[in-house]
Amino acid sequence: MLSSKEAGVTVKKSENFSDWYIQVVMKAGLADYAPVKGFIVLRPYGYAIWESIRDILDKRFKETGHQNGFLPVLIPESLLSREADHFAGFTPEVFWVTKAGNNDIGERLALRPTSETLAYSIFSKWIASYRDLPLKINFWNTALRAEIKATRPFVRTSEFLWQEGHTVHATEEEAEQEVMQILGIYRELIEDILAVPSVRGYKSDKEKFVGAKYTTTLEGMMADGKALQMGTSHHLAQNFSKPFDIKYLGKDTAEHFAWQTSWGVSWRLIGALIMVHGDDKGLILPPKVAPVQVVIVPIHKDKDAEMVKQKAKEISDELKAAGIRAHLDDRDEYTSGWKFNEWELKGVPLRINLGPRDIEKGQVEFVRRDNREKMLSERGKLVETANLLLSSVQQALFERAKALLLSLITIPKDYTEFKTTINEKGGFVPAGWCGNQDCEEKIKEETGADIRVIPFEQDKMPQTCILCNGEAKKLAYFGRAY
RNA sequence: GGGGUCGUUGUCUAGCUUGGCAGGAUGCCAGCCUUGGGCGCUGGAGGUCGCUGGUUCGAAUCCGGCCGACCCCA
Repeated sequence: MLSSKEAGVTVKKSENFSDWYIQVVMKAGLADYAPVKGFIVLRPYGYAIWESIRDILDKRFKETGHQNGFLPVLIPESLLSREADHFAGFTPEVFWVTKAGNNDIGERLALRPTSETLAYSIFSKWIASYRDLPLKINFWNTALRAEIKATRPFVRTSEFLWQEGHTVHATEEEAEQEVMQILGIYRELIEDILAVPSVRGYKSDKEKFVGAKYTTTLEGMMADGKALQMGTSHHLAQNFSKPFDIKYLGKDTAEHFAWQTSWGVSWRLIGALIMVHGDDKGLILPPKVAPVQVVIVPIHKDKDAEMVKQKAKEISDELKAAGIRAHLDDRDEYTSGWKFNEWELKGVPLRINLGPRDIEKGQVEFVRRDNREKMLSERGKLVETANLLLSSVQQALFERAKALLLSLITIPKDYTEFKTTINEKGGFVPAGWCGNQDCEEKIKEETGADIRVIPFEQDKMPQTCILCNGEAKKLAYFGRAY
């Protein structure tokens, strides 16, 4: 009895967040550890969530004129180091290939930490005229960045699934529009699909993508008060087009260096889903990304078994025909009680408990995962009710996450309060900042918090810098982060 | 960057102090039993004790190195 409960999550989210997170990842069947530090194996259920995310984004990218391509995983050192800042930024976490079999390779080959340098060395060959622009390509692949110390499934791993988009434009205006268009697509994904609210804005120069002119970001807030960067979109200006010689001949018959962007989201988003929405029973998936949206659990005694299963199958078929991702759990080896727990652990947003008395009364019992409330529907209104409840769960999850985010934004009176907030409560702490990197670094040293985002909305800017009391140039959201 | 805890069958663990047949629970498999919140009974299979080197007649146990996981502190 006791240890069958160990199939479920044995710690409370509010009491041991870290352990809770690992248990959800493992027990819900999302991922497992790989033999090498910092690497994980994605299991089918976890990969199905990634596929949901990927399919939604891929569609949007294509609708907005992007095409998919594929790049190799090895990048010669000479290419990776061509843009000096970029190389310096990534070099501590680059894995190097130095041998083929037993023979040394002449030039070290990096396992891609990101593909700017490789992609742009090729782009320069493809672009000759303004007629070749814009070039808008996306890559679905993995990136490798060695995580020496803290690792955490999905959130901090040495290899991660992601997409990286790379675009080339004739003008800076066009490139900047691209940066914002992509940020908009990410916002739709993260808020409307994943139901995770975010604060959008710029990274500080210290935190921006190395090599970018500026980085825009969507920052989320996890239930333990730590921030999570959920997506970034960079304006590269001509910082790469110059070293990589991406030039085009304009209508004016003169040569110009092109303007570029790059952007990406990774499987970190799965980590965000878990940390934001999950509860003591396990995962809770927003209906729009859930691989299974409605699970049907038949409940029967021996004599009713075939009849109940038949009715359950009809319900499942009817939901599927209506475009709902339904799953009929007709396994005989588990009791219905077992199944209730398992599907709750896996975060399926809606469950139908179907037993003889429901069939007799011509009703369907729905159970919402988010608040575990039960609701009876007429059998004839099956699809209608399912759709209604799915959208209600989607909405409720976003509202709950938004309330969480707002509850974790604390405006400090002074630096003392800033420090106690960071230490005791966490969350975002909005504060005035003089724009000086020394202040930013000192705050990081003293509190562990850095500038997560300088929001686009700057209307409530304080007068003075929270640390040095000099004139504030920016309103910045500070926080500790994953 | 600094410190700490831990690794025994798929999972959780006892055994380690004081070296001497690796034990339990759960899961798994077979059969029976049935399912409205982690059913029950009977039988069975499952182990290079993280890896590696050393000490010893003998190592899960003692010592060294390595690998991996988790936690805390700047």
